[in-house]
Amino acid sequence: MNIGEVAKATGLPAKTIRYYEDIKLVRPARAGNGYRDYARDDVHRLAFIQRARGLGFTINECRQLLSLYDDESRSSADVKALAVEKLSEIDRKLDELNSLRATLKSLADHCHGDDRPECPIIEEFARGPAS
Amino acid sequence: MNIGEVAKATGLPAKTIRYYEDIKLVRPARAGNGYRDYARDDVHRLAFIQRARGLGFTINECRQLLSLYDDESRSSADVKALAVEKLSEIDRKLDELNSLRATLKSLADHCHGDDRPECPIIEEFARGPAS
DNA sequence: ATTTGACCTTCCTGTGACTGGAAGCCCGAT
DNA sequence: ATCGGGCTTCCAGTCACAGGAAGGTCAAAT
Repeated sequence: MNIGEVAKATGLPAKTIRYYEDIKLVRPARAGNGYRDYARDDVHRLAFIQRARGLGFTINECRQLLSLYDDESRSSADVKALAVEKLSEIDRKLDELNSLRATLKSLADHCHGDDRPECPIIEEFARGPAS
Repeated sequence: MNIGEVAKATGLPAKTIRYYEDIKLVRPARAGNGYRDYARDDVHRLAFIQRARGLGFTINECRQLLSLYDDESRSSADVKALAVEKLSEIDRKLDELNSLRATLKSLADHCHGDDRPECPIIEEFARGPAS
């Protein structure tokens, strides 16, 4: 399978697939003409990575996940631990984003949004946090 | 004011403050000994940037905000537009994170998390999205 | 007067996860 | 034969810094 087909099959850009080879997440064979030649296993691996990345795992976490995946004697506890950690990370981000949203919303709500130069948003930035 | 004091006053690392000078967000004077010498105005600018960054504005958006801030004849509508755009961006991120959280949570909940090698998380990754 | 130690300077490199582009093979069809 | 598309490598850029080396400066303690 050529890289273009793999790109279509996985939804990953070819550039990204080459990058994943660069950092040794995948090791495709080479055809006689120098083209990368992906086996079914490579494609699975790439699809695996794509889904894990989409769930917010970093490349290094994907690497861990893959080694766990490769390891027949892994325990599901290892994998779960990673997922649980990711979950609390996501919760932290959610909190941050929510409070950020609230601040920004109240700022925007109090801004009349016309041609006058007075603007509570700018003033807030200039003045400092809720004093 | 030396960079260290500014760092303390604004909460920004000195490295970051120098970086902001590099990309021309601030232009502090220099003392005779070559040290950066920050005026009150520079410190305000930096604090401004810090708060805007903390609210999720990118450096370039900060630049826009600053030019708006510098511009006596700005309209508050310009600033509000930026804030409103940021808001919907945040909402998009919140949605993404929430659905990501849900997926990961259900995966983790279905994982018994013991020593057995079977693991629904790994299987999900290997199999592909909800089939 | 010297020596510490903290602070400051510049410059270079690295991060994460790609993305874009240039220069140049390769392959199938016309 | 040549054309378009796909493939290759390599280099550079992105964003917003962070880390560290090599060296100048300053205030205080010895």
